[in-house]
Amino acid sequence: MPRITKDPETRKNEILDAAQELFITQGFEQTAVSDIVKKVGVAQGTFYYYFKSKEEILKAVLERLIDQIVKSLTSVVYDQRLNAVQKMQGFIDGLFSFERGKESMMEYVHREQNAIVHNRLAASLIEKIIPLISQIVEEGVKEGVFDTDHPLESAEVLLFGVGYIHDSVAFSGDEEIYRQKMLATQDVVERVLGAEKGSIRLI
Amino acid sequence: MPRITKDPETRKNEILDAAQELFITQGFEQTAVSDIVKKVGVAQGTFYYYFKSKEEILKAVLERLIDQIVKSLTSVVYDQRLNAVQKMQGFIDGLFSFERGKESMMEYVHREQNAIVHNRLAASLIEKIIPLISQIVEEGVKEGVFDTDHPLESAEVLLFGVGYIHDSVAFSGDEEIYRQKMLATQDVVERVLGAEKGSIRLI
Amino acid sequence: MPRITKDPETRKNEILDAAQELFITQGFEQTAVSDIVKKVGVAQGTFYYYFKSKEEILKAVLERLIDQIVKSLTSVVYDQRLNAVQKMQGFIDGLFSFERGKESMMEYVHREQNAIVHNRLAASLIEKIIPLISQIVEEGVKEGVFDTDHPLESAEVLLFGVGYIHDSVAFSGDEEIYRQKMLATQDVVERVLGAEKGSIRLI
Amino acid sequence: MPRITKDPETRKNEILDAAQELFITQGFEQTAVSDIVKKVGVAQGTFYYYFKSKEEILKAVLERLIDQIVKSLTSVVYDQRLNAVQKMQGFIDGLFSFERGKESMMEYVHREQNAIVHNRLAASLIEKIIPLISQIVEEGVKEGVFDTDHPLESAEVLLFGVGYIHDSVAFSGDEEIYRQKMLATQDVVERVLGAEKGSIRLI
DNA sequence: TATGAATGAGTTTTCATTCAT
DNA sequence: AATGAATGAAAACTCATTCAT
Repeated sequence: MPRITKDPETRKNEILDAAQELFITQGFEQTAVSDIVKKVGVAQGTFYYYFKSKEEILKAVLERLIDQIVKSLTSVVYDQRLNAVQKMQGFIDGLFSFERGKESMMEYVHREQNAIVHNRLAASLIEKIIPLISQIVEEGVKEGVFDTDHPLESAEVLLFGVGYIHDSVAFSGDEEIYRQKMLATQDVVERVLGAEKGSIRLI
Repeated sequence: MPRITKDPETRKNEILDAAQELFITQGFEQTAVSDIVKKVGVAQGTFYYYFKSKEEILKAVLERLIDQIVKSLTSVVYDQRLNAVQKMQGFIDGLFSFERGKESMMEYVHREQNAIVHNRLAASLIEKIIPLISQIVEEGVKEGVFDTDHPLESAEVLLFGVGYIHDSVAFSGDEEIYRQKMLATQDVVERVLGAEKGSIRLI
Repeated sequence: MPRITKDPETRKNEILDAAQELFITQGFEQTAVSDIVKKVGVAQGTFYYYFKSKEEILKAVLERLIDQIVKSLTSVVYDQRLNAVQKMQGFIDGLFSFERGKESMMEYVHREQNAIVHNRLAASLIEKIIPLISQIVEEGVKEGVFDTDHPLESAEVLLFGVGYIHDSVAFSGDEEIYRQKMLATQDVVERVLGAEKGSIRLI
Repeated sequence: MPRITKDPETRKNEILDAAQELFITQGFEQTAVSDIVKKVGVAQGTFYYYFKSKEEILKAVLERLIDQIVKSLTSVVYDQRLNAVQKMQGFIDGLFSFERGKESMMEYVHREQNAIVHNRLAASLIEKIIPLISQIVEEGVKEGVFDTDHPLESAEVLLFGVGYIHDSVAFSGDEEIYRQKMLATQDVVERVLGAEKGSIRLI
């Protein structure tokens, strides 16, 4: 095979991209290093030139993913032009639009949570997102559009509960069912946040 | 090694117990069949005398788990002496007391959800618990103690959202933090269900 | 399972029958002892009560098979009422009608022949049949209906060559093709034996 | 163990050679992949770097074998300088000199024939050789040196019948017996082909 | 930088055989 | 005579990782 030299950063990202896609679609254990290099079109050794181990590329993929999500969500949280309700909507939208990313995130969280080795990575993932949601909730409380004494727990329930509902319905393909679910979810979100009925629109 | 013969049912359960513990603590992929038999103290072949494959014992473990949980929870749902609020409390208690079982259940659900192969098992798992919760909610609505137009989605949010909160705090060991979390959770649950403030006690 | 006691000879034959059928349809290596006992409906241990090993039951099956075939063919060879042509016809018929038996015989011959371990069994198999054919040929020569200086080699060519043709066509299901092949074979047999054209009828 | 890197083609052939030798001497089932790699002196993984499975190397071995035999025999068939008698002699010589190859070929044919799964490989093997012989026979008929209405069946009888005789005697080590057998075989071949007595010499 | 042949420990699974009852 | 639970060696195969080029 011809030896194709590329800018190291570019090459590294190609590998990361391939790995991420495979980790998400097949799972980490089910993805062999050979799958990754085949997808990129490089030799087995090239992988190990860029990453010390398979474990390490998992970390790298996760970090990149968290960064993307957190960056995007953070921009919503600190957008001065939005009020809390709009932020919450934007946040949930962002979470959902990060579809594949989000799903994998949750996946990894659970996978690691399960391990005996207390996994710092997983924790950091949630630790970074929950506070962002929590902050929006607090803001909303100050603005008087939300009403709750437990912003943190509300955030947790929303992230996991709403996340699940979305997942369970996103792939069904039935547009009408999706609408209904989202409307029901709106109602639940409003209740959890103590927001006025009809104030939050997910659709 | 000396040959120790046991009642097949007993032996099978020993193996199931060992497998369940290992699957939960280490994960399914990380658990080798050799780990299981070592834990039980039998030969490799003995495993395959009782189970056709590693995949099959996973199914068996899951089924046993589901059965236990569903059985216990079903008894609550159909207990004539309880009203909907009491049932909901009992249900959540039951879910929480099934600590390890529940955690693993969620774990597997997510693991499978992730897989491209649409996993029947995972579906059946949730499919069995969500309706039970949903039914309690509907009952509560009829009794006038709950108020929601979306019993199903409420059930979903509660199962996953509240489940996560509990998980995240159950192992911390700090009793006070646990109390606080549970109180906050009570509030969230009441809101989702449209129940009167203070009507549900998780602690 | 209820314990069913039978006449040892009967039981042993049941096991032999099952083994023979499986060896023929699946091959020796591909047949597990557990397959055999399952087919008979007895316990694993019962097998080893009657046979020391899997190798031993192979020998037993072969011996029984050889006996059957040789006995049947021998009766043809020593039938005073038949001339050599009739015997040869009867012989080939017998060989063919022992379809499954014959096939397996050939199979085992080849399998063993292949092994480094000089296999007495295989040899004895052929050693018993070739002389019978050879004897018919010699008889025919004396009677003046066959004409060859090499009865032994004729026998060998017939056993293997004609055997193959028959095999190759017996399972095709096409009756017409089968007829044509048999007619062609008749011709070849006559030539090998130096018999008069049209004297041998395989059909 | 020191790591010895070789030209892939060379390595692959080393493995094929070892496998072929073992398959022929011990049989396919009796040969473990570990036997092959031990013989070559490489690691277990190296085997799987070159071949997807044990089944696949069997195919590769067979193909190589068929190719060798067919190529060599084909060159005889299309040699313009030879007449049909010479071709037939050359053909049988070639078949016999391919001793080990031929034996294994026959072996595999039978092994597969036995299997329930109708084996394409086995078929293709015979399918490639029978027509070559058949063609020589037809040529001989046209040339007037052979005389038969059944070239195909003659070819079949010769391939299997004569093949067997040769096998049975080739390893005996007794030169005189071998001579006698070959002379007898000559006679049989001439009869099957309807060739003039003494026209074919195998020795 | 990049290659890809080579490694070898580890995995799941099979199965002939044993043995206490 | 018969059972069937239990054994353990061996098989095929995987894959993260290494290393000479």
